[in-house]
Amino acid sequence: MKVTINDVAARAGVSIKTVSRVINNEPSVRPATRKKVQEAVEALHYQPNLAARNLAGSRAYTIGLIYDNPNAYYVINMQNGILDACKARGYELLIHPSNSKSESVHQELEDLVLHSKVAGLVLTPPFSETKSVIDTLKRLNVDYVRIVSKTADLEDVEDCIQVDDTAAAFDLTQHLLQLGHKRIGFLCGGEEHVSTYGRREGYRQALEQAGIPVEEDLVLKGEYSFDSGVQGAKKLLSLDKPPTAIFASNDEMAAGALFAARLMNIDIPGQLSIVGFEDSPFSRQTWPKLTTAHQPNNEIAKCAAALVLSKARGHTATESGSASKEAGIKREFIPELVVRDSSGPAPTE
Amino acid sequence: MKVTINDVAARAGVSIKTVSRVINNEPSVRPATRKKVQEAVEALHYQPNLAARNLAGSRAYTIGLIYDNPNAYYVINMQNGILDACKARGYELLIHPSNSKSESVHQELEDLVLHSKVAGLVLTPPFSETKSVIDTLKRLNVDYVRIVSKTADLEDVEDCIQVDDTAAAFDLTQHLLQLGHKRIGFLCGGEEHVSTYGRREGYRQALEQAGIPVEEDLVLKGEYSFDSGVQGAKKLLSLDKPPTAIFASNDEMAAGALFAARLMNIDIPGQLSIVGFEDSPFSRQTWPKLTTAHQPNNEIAKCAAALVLSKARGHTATESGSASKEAGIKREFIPELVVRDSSGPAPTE
DNA sequence: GAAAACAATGACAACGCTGTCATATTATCG
DNA sequence: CGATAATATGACAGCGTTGTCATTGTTTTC
Repeated sequence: MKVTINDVAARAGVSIKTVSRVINNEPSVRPATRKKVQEAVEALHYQPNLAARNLAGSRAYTIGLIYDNPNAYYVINMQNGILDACKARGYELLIHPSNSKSESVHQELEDLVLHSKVAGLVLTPPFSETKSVIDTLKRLNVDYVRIVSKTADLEDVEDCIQVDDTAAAFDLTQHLLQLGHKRIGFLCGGEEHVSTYGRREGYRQALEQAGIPVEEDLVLKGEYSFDSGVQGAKKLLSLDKPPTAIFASNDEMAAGALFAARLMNIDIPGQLSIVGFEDSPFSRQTWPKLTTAHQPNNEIAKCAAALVLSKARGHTATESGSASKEAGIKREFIPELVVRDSSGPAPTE
Repeated sequence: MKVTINDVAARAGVSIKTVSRVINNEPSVRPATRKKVQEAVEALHYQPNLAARNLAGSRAYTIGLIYDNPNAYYVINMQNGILDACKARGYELLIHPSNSKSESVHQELEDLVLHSKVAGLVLTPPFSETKSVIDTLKRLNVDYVRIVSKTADLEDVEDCIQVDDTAAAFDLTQHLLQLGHKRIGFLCGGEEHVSTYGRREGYRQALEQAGIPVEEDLVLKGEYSFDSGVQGAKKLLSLDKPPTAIFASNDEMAAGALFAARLMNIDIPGQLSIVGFEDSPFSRQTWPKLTTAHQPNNEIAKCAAALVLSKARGHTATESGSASKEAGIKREFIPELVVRDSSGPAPTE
């Protein structure tokens, strides 16, 4: 029922150490021997026991995902992406939702790393952008990859998968400008997210390029939630001179803005255009469907996981396939404009 | 840095076996000794190493969650609920998304159980309701708890957490009837889900009680997705004599129905009432907000996990706190009617 | 108060693998 | 062809726990 390395060794007529070499892709095994072992593995459906590997080896076979994100779609996409990368390499995923506002994160991280040996961690915003968290991780000497918003003053770029929020926000804003909008409201995300600033910056740059000054009244603080979108839009639309378009910093906020517009009997996109950011599934489930920027979270997560693993493996240079395993791992993503039905020509006054 | 059972033993002046006894709550340790050990554990921040426990012990310290559900909110809630239960008891969660339509599930399950020792599995629909999957699990002799839709002919009730879809659907339908609706369309979920039948049955019973015959034209096949909701609603609303209310089998379908109604310029709830099922976050993010039945997935998952763990522990009767650990674990849930804005009085003809 | 019963503790061998190091085999070279 | 250098393989000791079983206290019992 339960087949161990001994069974394989016996069947292949070699020592367990040789079997170990084969399954770990270590050098110094003659092709013929390797083949014998591989056949035995196949025949017996052998799968190395994870607990034993973790215990015995210096490497670990689990990667952890740290997140604090109320957006279920985001989280699921991250998980699936990582899982994809893990499965291909025989690793497992340990998920760890946490609260970025609580001070306990550091203790939790320490426990996680010490208690259940992890090969590495994937961090999502806002953890990935919190210095104290990164410091803790450095102190614990654990590998990690941060999924972060691209900014100029980023340290340790090699630990990061970057998302260029600024460029995407620029495109989105330009799209609105091209539709003839001159007054474009902007709903900011939470201040603990660097993406908030990146997206606003893209908005600013596009306006600047078009020679339109940023009106501070049109830029509202908020957070990445539906309710925040509702509140923000209400406020913008109650202005004496309301904007003809609203850039909501994510899809959830955009859905909220849509909701507020409906409340106020405003036609979308006839009287008001709304754009979101992320292209989460429900940007297709609103009425009308949202114009947004597609952020390939699944793919991003996959790359992050691949990067963590290549780092983790880097240490134990026992690999045969030497050097740069990192080749082919995309390190920067620019969300792409997706035009749907929530944006249209600016109304003629 | 990394503190092991040896460190604790040394500090407490006992053997490692005694420490093991204390941390596992085994009997036969004098209170004074127990206290000494506990103090040492505290002082050193000792946390037993999971890999070692898994390897050495007969029990496992990981619980697996098997799901195949496109609904991100559902999955996240399940995960969080299980994680809650796990954390309290020092277990870990291994998530395993799978494809219920593929034949590979059985092999995957086998690998999962054999490869990474699990204490037990939590199954969600449709796996929890698929006989062949259950058979495989029985054969593998692994503990599991199934989250299922309550039905009369359910075997092995003690393995289940039941959700009474019929009762909730009955309430929802009755709500519509009380608003004066006589022609109520029904959009079915996927046929692989038992809940689909339960919900339809509740709908039927309510109509029957009200003395209204079920019109087969008003009951449409579908699946638990937004698009299916759109299609179904379009069809119903194109009928010669369209219904005045639509019961969508879940919130996503209801959102789809809402979308279709908007497309056809139908006022909700003025001309048409729509109700959903589940009370997922986005039932609050549609316009108008959905009347639905609240299904406490987080709580359900928590109970499922608690049940798995109590089962797993049952085997190793080493526990001090004897017998029925299962006390206090809720085994049946009836989603509760939540009236919001998508349902209103039937239009006068 | 000695025998019997029981409770508390510890020594030591697993668990299934990887790491280290010694050994056996094969290739290389003068 | 013999010596030397690689290369391939295996023996064996951990990794940090738990499980088994033997040993040492501590009660109870008559």
